[in-house]
Amino acid sequence: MTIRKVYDCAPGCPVESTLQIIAGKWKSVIIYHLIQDHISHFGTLQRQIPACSRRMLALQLQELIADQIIVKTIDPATPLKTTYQLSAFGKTLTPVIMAMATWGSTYNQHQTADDSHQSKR
Amino acid sequence: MTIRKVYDCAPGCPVESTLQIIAGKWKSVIIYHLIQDHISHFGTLQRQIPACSRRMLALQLQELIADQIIVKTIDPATPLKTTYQLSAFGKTLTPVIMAMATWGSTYNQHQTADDSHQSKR
DNA sequence: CTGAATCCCTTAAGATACTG
DNA sequence: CAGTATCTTAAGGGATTCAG
Repeated sequence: MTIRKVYDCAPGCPVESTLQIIAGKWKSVIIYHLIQDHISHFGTLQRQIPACSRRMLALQLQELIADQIIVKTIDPATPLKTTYQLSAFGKTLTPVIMAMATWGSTYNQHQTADDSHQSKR
Repeated sequence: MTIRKVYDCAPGCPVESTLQIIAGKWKSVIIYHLIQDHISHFGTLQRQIPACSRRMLALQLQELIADQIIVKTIDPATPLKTTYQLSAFGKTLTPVIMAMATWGSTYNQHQTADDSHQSKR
């Protein structure tokens, strides 16, 4: 278990504080899916975020759990089944993630609308 | 100039689209400061984000300019003076960044309030 | 199915030195 | 002041294998 690296930033900067929590490569995406599904499983998340490897998904979940954003419940049935859901604290991130989601979807429309001069990507 | 790496994600996910733009290690912080100051300079940003090296700052600015978020203006005086400001498109990110900022500041208060059981960090 | 551990290559990013 | 170039080290992250 590696010690968490830190944005050793200007002490007060609130944006950096938020980044501290959600800056992981897939964290905000994971949170986004948990906001929508309320409860989910490892395999479900993997299917929803195919570009994130199993290893990465596990690591990101670990950190989110350590930060109290996500709660993990183990159902020791066979085959093993676990559930993930946002904690009450994690749910306070909803406005942040949803702001990202709304911006992203209008951005997507904008991109497909006038990709005439947006050759890249 | 390296080609930009891409979140080759599920095609539609809006959060991943947003990350595509603001996921750089310091990008959202830079945008945040530009939202507040409206116009700024290289050295000013460096002083505001001391944990970000000069090289990193330059790289992040490059990408933000390439993504049309930021506009750079060069004033060829001596000594050289450049200005950075958000583009109209960049300003559309304001809700996202400000959501992060507000979450971060309440998080900061929460942290300092009950750091009794939050020994780490 | 849900992970943790190892191996190993790729990328990120600090330090330093140099240009306009 | 505002960057760029190079070099080196540390961290990120995929593939595979093992465990509960």
